[in-house]
Amino acid sequence: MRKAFLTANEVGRGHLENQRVRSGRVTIHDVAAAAGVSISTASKALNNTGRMGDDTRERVKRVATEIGFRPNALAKGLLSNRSFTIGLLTNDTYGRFTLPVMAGITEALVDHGVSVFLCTIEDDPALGKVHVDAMLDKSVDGIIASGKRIDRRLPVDLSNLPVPVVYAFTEGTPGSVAFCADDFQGAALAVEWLMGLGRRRIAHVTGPESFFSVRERARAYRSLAGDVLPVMYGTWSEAWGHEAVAKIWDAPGSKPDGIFCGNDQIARAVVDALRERGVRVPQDVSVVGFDNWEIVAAQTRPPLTTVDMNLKALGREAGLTVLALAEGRAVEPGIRTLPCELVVRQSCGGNPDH
Amino acid sequence: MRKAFLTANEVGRGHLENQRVRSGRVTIHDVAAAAGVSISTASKALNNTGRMGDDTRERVKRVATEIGFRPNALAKGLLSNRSFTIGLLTNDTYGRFTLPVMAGITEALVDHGVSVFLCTIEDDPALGKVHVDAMLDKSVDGIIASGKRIDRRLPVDLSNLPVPVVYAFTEGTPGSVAFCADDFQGAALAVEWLMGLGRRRIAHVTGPESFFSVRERARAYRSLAGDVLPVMYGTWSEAWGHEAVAKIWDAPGSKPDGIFCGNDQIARAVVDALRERGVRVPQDVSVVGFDNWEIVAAQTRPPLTTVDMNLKALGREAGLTVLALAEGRAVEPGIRTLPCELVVRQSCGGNPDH
DNA sequence: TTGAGATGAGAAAAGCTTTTCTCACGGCAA
DNA sequence: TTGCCGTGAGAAAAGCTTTTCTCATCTCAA
Repeated sequence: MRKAFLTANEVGRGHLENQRVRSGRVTIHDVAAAAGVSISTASKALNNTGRMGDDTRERVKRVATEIGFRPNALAKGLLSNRSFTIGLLTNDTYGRFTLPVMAGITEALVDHGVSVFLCTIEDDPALGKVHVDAMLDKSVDGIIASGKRIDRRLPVDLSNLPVPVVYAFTEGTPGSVAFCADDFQGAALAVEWLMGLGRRRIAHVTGPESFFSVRERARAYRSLAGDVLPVMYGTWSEAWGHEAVAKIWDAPGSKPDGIFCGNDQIARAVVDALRERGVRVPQDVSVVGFDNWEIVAAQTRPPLTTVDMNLKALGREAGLTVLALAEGRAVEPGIRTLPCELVVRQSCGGNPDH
Repeated sequence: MRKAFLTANEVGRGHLENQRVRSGRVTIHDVAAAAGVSISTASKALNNTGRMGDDTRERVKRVATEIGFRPNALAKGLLSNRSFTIGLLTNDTYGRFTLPVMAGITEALVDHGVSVFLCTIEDDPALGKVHVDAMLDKSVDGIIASGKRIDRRLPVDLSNLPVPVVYAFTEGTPGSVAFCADDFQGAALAVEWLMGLGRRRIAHVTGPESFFSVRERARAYRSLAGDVLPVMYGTWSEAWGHEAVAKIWDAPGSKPDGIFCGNDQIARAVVDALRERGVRVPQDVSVVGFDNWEIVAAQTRPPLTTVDMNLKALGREAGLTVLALAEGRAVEPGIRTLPCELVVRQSCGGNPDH
């Protein structure tokens, strides 16, 4: 007869009956007993500290491996005030920006045995506080704050926390450490690429001017392409991409031969709109996007050449920095910009193998 | 003169000098001292256990609040074998499925003081083991395994862990608890909606037949729409959506008046392809997608009517279940399917306010 | 042979909380 | 007055690991 219910013991607990019964977990007591030494000797052997005979050390290590001992991080953390845990706080519910950042953080820290709490707060200060408090209770070694844009704060006060805080892709408090992508350099990369392909009449269709990133990218655009065409500010939607193309092509006068878009969604719509008008991409017009959002950039026909902000690298840096702070190492405060890079696909023509 | 470097103390540590110096943290010792009682009395007062005068209890509580005492979760966990921490393991790097699941889990568990480790393993068994070990070291109360499809296992063995495991949107081991969306019901919802709008010649353009979800959806489609048109299996790409439309419309014979697509990407491409051919959506053909991937469904012109798998609710259930198991409560094993729902936008016509 | 120094290993405390056990005291009944 | 019981509160242990201090033993030199 099949049992109808199961408990945690049946669902997951392994069969460690031959070891400790009390908590089902192998502790350093068991190692010490099995190796015939004291607890302190066992500890020292495993941590390569203290003084003892090589044979003793080796024996303890071997025994520990054999019975599958893994030190309890809670006990270790209680003693050392290090939990090997950090928190990633974000208000980016889509994960568009946070997920690459998270991947970078994890990649950098997993080797150090650090795990990451992901806390998504949707612009809700109360929820933010709940999450921060929960993390502090758990003695996180540090917090990385992340968001959707670099000129907005998270709706939660992180300024007087008992743990270090690092900001990634969101605005930090004065005197803090913050990481962001170099919008100016990234935009310059895009415009230079277009110009390198011989494009001279380059338009810039982008998002709302209220975004710092938008202004930086526009500044780079203007400094390279000049003031031939006005920057077209709009929203971050495909609808705006279509609208912008209509505006340009429905107006009299000569048309652009290159369009630098503020993000990939706009770029995708621009490409679609051009195709619908019979304008060929990339033969007649080259289009560059921004973000390298795989799901948009790669699915566009033709696939988008676009600027990648290297968010994963950004996450990696942020992770290593918060770790350094947690370990008491000194870190220079301020905003660090990381360079973007161009991902060449087929929406510009030229050599796609670049 | 501005200082060039800062350490953790300056970055984040608050000013608690007036309280404990040793670890910078307010402990129950401080509460006891400030309230003039012993540690045990303080503990009992705060946890509403033990016996004592009401005045004592109130005083301790008030003092605790005043000096900002928060119990150390590490110490608590060491004692109770509960860390108020769970791990979410996934191989879905895009976060397409994991992020909504994660949101549901967090939403359900934050009230219980539980925080969630997010561990993304990219089909790398070694990395998976590293993450699982790291989580076990930290005494997670349970693990939720999640993925990209319900008929594939994560590349890591979770069958003999000392903590409960629950599967969400990925295949579980026999005898485990798993949650997934009801593909049959969801597909039926879509086809019925099309038929309710008077569509009779309904095509089904979907992903690879190797997916269980694809077969289930196709089964529902056939059971309702009959065998009028063959199911068109392909890939999960926009390219396939375009190709499928070309196949259908370039072939002789009468055309469909409704298309049920296996996911939103295919649906988007189908809508685009139809528009390019001058076929009007929704006037001539109604199109339904699957997934309700906001970024695709809402940006399609017209926005997609699509099936939502309720992944957030699924995450919520998974979270509550793993919590129940962690607390030793009995849970019925097996696969639980959660109903999908239809999100009506404009790609079908009919009443968008439904 | 005895004392010093080196070497290996164990005892104990600390880190923070909860829980069980014990104790002191006041009141009440015999 | 004595004994019992209930009440309120504290002492101590447990949970697991690391670190410091102490101790025992052995070797070698005087």
